[in-house]
Amino acid sequence: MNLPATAQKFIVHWGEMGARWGINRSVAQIHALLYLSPRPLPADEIAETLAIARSNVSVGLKELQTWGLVRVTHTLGDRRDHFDTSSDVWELFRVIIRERKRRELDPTLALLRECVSEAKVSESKQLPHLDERLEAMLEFMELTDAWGERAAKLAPKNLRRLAKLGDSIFKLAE
Amino acid sequence: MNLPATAQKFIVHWGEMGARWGINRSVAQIHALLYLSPRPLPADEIAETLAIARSNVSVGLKELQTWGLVRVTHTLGDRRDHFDTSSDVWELFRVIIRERKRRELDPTLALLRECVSEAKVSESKQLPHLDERLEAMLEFMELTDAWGERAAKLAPKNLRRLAKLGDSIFKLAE
DNA sequence: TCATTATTTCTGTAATTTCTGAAATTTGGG
DNA sequence: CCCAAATTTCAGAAATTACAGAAATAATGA
Repeated sequence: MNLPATAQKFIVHWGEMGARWGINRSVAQIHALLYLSPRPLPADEIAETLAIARSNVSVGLKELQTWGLVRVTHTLGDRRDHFDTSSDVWELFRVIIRERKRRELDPTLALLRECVSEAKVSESKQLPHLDERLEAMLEFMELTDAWGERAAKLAPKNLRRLAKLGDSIFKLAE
Repeated sequence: MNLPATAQKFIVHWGEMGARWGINRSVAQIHALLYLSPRPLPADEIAETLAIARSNVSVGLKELQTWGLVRVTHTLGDRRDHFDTSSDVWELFRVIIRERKRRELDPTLALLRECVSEAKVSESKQLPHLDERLEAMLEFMELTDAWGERAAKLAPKNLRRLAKLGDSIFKLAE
């Protein structure tokens, strides 16, 4: 595909942002392209459009599928797999939250719970407040986890509605 | 310093998590150590405790200072710089939000605004919905930005209170 | 079944990032 | 102002990650 300059700019930036958040640049670019595309794209078209090796696209698409961000579709008269992603940013947000929670937050919670129970019994001279600090961190992660859980359950439309309530929500805290 | 096993576990995990979020492993470990420490630590003690080169600690601490996460302090009779970080997780959260907003969200918003105004005028045959998609993304980022802004302004105590309101807030959206 | 096309896996290379130890610079006390 | 301690800078080594192209595998339909 021949990309308009605007789309190129967006895709390149998306790749850079992905890299800053621990997502491989090409993977982020593939996702950005699919997000802009009005139709599912076959892997070779992605490779050609982004000027990366076909094999890389294959790996990137697998990765995006493990995140639940990309689906395979087929069309009559074409043997090739076609790939697409949701065009709803709130849905994408939901999926990413769910997955990062599963991959990172849950293991961190498990570890923190272990650490907290260990720290309670064994006092350390070097780190006298170890248990307090770990407990504070655990509380933070548990609250984050609960928010993630709830956000992941909400329908995209409601998530958007909630986001728009911003001001009134923050007033609750003052 | 001689680290208790529990503290080691936490620091190692923190390093791995940092790496997944685009933070250098040693940098994240330094921060984790300072978080657990009851007192500011001099750089050489950090290097020794984490078994990394002194020069590396220097660079890592500089990086943490640019994030606003670490301060330098001094004590009488010791020429060395001592470093510490907030022991309040909500304060840390606030600082990180503020900084990621500044570094990543703000530039992304600027770019998206550019893209949206370009896309409005120049129609693309390949990507007929380009403008819609970019506008949806812009709206998402603007809302995220507004939440970040508000969260960064809130006092740590209020941030915690708000986090604990979780359930009742999400009910608003249904 | 066979030929063709599509996809994935694998291997080596390139690029990037991280890290160390030495050298240079800065700081503060005497 | 000089010395010693502390810190930073820097260049290269080590490790990791990303990537391309070839080879292998799988799928399709004639």
